[in-house]
Amino acid sequence: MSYHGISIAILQRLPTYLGYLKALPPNASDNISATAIAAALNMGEVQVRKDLASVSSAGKPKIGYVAADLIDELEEFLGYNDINDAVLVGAGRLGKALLEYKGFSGYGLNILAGFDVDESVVGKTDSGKPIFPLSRFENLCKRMKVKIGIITVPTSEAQAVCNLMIKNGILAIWNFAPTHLDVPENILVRSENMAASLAMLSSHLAKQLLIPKVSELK
Amino acid sequence: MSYHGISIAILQRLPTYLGYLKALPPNASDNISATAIAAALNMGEVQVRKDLASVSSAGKPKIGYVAADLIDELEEFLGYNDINDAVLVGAGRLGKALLEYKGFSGYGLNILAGFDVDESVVGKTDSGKPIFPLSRFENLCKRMKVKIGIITVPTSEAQAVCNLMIKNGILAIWNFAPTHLDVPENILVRSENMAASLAMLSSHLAKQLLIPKVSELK
DNA sequence: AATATATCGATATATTTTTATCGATATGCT
DNA sequence: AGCATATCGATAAAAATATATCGATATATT
Repeated sequence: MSYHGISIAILQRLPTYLGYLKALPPNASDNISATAIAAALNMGEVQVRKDLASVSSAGKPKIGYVAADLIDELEEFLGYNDINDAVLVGAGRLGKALLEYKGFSGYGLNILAGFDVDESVVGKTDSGKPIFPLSRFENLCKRMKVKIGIITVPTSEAQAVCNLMIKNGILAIWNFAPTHLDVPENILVRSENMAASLAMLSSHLAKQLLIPKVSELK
Repeated sequence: MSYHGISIAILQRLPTYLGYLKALPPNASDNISATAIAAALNMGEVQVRKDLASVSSAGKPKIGYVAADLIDELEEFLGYNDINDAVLVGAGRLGKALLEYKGFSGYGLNILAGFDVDESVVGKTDSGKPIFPLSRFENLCKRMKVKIGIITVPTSEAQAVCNLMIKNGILAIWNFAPTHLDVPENILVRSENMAASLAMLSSHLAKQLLIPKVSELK
């Protein structure tokens, strides 16, 4: 699968470059080379150059890229300039944390409101984001033509919420429930796979600490 | 990079299989085929079979695998049986949400405590997890021989916290700050890349809604 | 002005990952 | 019993991804 002609792998690395560029000190040079970026991020310089080539047309030998231009191009490409509205279902701890998080606007995401079946959490978050009863989901969703849905409900409810979202015009789903969601072809599901992350950490530890796995004993 | 001989890609898919198997109704057959798993999860059956081959030795033609055995083998392989202690630095909303989350124990993770420089958040979470001042990090970390660190501080503090963790014996870091962390070779950093997820959602939307990108106009 | 050097972009090679194919085998059916 | 079928595991082919190589070019140095 690819997006706008570039591979998922590249798309996932672009935000890293952008973050690095934006963190550069203001007194730094106007220019930045793929070599320098690669060194800072512990990557291959050819890969960085190739990745950047998919968003940028500039880049001069011996000079590198104009940092400011590269930032603009990355932000444009990643869609940080057009803000997308989103709705969130499941106002538990994680749901609330995401509702409150200020950083999303910088990534072009605006969470309009949270929803929950539990009427006791209905109201407003500390910073004023509304939490509505789930019964009002359909109305708000359609009226605001929201296209992005965030799922932060328990696994048992996730598929039902997913179906509800699709029924109301959601096209892209950010899923924090640790389960597979069944969706039609035109719907994108991006699951935040915490279990996979943990598997990696634990696997690394096992290797570092030299705990032999049953499967490796003879 | 690979873990215990299997690729990261496979390692990331294994928890999905496990989740699916555990969600199977108890009255279902004792056996499950790669074909069935693949159909349920929208994947290629050859891939499922190959992935499972890296953790399981069983599997009979026409029958498939013994579901219970497969669950055991996956859990063993993914390290869900030996519980790893972890510490978390940054007891903001996300940090607290993770501290409170009950599900991690099922993945072999036990967060002992949270730490924060802000003394006003020190105390206990609702469910009783302690939050200590950061000054006590070193002592607890070394005494308990903790090997996993979770970073939920703002980007500006992330590298410093990371360095502190490494100094105190942490070997694997789960990073929620949207920034690259510089670490020695033997340390694993797994960054939860929210920006990358958002990039994918936004990219999908742009395609679905047929908003042409500047870069695609002629 | 000539030369050296950093860096780019393009092309080529290598590696990894995914997907397809195929013979072998366990079970059910005729 | 013999045949059909679902499924496995292994091997092969294809596709995707990452890495290496190389000529071209912009600047700095002699």
